[in-house]
Amino acid sequence: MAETHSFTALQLALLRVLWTRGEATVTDIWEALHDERGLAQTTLATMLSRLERRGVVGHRTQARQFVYRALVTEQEAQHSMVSELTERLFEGDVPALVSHLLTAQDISPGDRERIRAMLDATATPSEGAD
Amino acid sequence: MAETHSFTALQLALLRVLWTRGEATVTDIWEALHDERGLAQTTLATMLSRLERRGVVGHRTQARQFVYRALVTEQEAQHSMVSELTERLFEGDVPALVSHLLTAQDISPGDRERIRAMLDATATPSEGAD
DNA sequence: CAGGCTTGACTACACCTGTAATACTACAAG
DNA sequence: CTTGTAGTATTACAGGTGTAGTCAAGCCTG
Repeated sequence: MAETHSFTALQLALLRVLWTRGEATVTDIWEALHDERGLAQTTLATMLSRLERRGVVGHRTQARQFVYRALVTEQEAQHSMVSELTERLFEGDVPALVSHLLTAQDISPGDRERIRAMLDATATPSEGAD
Repeated sequence: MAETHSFTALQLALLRVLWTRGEATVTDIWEALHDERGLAQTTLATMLSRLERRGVVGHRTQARQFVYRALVTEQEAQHSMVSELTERLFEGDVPALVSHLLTAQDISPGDRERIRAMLDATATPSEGAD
């Protein structure tokens, strides 16, 4: 499996379209992204080809048009990228990352509560969480 | 300042040495990294120069030798990189990232408890946390 | 004083990304 | 059969990264 699938912002933008739609043509992706990034369709086609060469996306041909789909799931991408970040920036210390998130400005009290709720929800069953 | 300080693995490795030691020469860094990466000193020197050009590190000259130091703190780097990841991969949804971390395989029950403890520690005072 | 050692500077190169123009190909229509 | 059109493939280029060899300059030692 995926020895570190790391993607850039643009790549993730393309992938997100694929993850959302399941499949998409270059034109579909272009339409989905052109107001926020204003790229030429050829640019996206190039990106897609390169992503395909890397095994990240695949395509089938439908009426002479390429219909792309992602070959890595969003979860896989998230997992490997988050792991990589944790490894690189926090030396694998997940709680340190969480700590960072908790003390950062960009988290609201509501978020904090949501996190607490999740913690309860995902508590280890063997713990016999109260 | 710092419109997204994003660093690669190697760059972070160098920075970590600087963060840890405060200051370091090329040789210091090379010694710190050569068993895990086995790079030539010139490679590190090049990296350092480029990082300096980007304003990420600075140096003073001591006995004809460059003594580098980081100009961005580890917290700054963590903050911008984590923010970027959150933005790109989770569309800014911090709890989603935490959720991901909690459901990932690479977190131990102990980590989960540490996170809970932190949550309590950073809880809003008005909450009257126990 | 001269040569060697130390150390940064410069140069090089392959590969990736972002960006896009242009070339090519194949079906559809006349 | 020819041509237009759509859509992919090819090519290009600048900038960054990883990697490192070589050059140059200054100090140390004989």
